[in-house]
Amino acid sequence: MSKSEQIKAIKGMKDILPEDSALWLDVEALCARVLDLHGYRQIRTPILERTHLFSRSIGDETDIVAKEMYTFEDRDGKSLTLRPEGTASCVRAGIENGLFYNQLQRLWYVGPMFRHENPQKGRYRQFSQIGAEAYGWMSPDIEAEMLSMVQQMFIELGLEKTHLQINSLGDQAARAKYREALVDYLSEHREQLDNDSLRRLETNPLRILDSKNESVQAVLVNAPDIADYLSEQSTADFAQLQEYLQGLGIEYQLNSRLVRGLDYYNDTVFEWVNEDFGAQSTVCAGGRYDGMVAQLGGAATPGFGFAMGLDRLIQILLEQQAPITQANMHPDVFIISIGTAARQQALVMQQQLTRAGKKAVLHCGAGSMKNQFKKADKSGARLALIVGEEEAASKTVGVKPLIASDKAIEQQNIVQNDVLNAVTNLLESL
RNA sequence: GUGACUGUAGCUCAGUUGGUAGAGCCCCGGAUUGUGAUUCCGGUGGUCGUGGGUUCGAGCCCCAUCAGUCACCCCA
Repeated sequence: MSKSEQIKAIKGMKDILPEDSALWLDVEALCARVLDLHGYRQIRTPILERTHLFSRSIGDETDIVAKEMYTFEDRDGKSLTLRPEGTASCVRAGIENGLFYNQLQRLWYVGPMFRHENPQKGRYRQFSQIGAEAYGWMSPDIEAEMLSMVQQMFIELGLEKTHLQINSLGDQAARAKYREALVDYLSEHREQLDNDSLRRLETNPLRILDSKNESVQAVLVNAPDIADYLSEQSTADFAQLQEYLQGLGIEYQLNSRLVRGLDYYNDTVFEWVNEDFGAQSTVCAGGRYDGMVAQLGGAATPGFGFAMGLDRLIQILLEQQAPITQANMHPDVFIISIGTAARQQALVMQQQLTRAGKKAVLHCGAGSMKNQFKKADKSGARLALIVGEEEAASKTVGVKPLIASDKAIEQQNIVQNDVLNAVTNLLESL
């Protein structure tokens, strides 16, 4: 087959190969454990949803909905969309299954999300998020709890240099008033705005606040501050959150320019940002969305949640050589055998060892003794088990340490019935 | 959607003013007929991203296209 016919992965979608997948499993397991420790339970929702779910919750005007969704018609003419984020599905599933009816819910999810963007570092068209959502709490205690939980993940992942930024957007009325004030102010300084900001002045003025353009940033220095527009309740809740965070010893930065790109947020929003990670440095973000459940047809229920970008997270872990990336993937033993009689005995020993929880790799197929030893070495196994024709005849097995530091111990021959004990003892003593 | 840079062996890369493709690693075999990481010797493996064009002749020059990387935008 010529290269032009070769089928390749879709742009922006990548394979996670064995050398990295072990780390993915470890990271997911670590996060799942921390979530479980805080009483969060997993929810699994379909990857496909009705398009309407996202346009209503995320907002028609957002870039995600307006130009980044994978949307297509099903065979029966319904418009379906590959989910671009996880929150809308959680809310839909919660309403549909009565999870919010007089109930408090702590939920989490993990899985692939899809956005048709141009790929770059830390940004792919299919990417993975792990996230949590809490339903039914108006109070800032749930917010502090969740931020503490996220911090625990970062600590256990060994991810230094990841810092929390928080802001409050206020309720709808406050945001509308602030939006008006901001538009008024920026309209007087149009000549200093770049084209992107001028466009957003019409569509989504709050997003101008996090523009990277220097001239725009200069104008923003004297722009109205959202903190001055918050209601008494919002101000008090935000102050309470900060008090909780201080009591928890969680460092944070107030950032009044912090806005989120999805329309559904109100009051508390936050981002965890990694210092040394290029342009896409936000590794975890979220906030409060008290209107969404009602918006999607449920009884009014407050919500608070976060999403963490696993592709980014894992890339950062690898770049910063966090301890979790050094996890030992090597087998305990590698089993070498020559001839079918020996191979049969090797299969039986592998069965015994693996059923006792030892990681045992068996050489399959043809291969000389030399060839099999090379593979044993390359596998990184602690021990080699050798069953040649002589051992097969006498029902014995050679046990040989492979790692340089274990070389003091010579190869020994034992009866095959003792293999589990011998391997267990050797692995402990080496 | 926009811009810059880059596409040569499974991987990392050389390739001279345009003259028919190389190294290291990996893999396989041998030196050592049942004992690995070193050493030595040998071997497999390429439509030079793809499609056009210029030329007697293109990995190299031109155009287009696809992909990768990074940045804008967007966002986790």
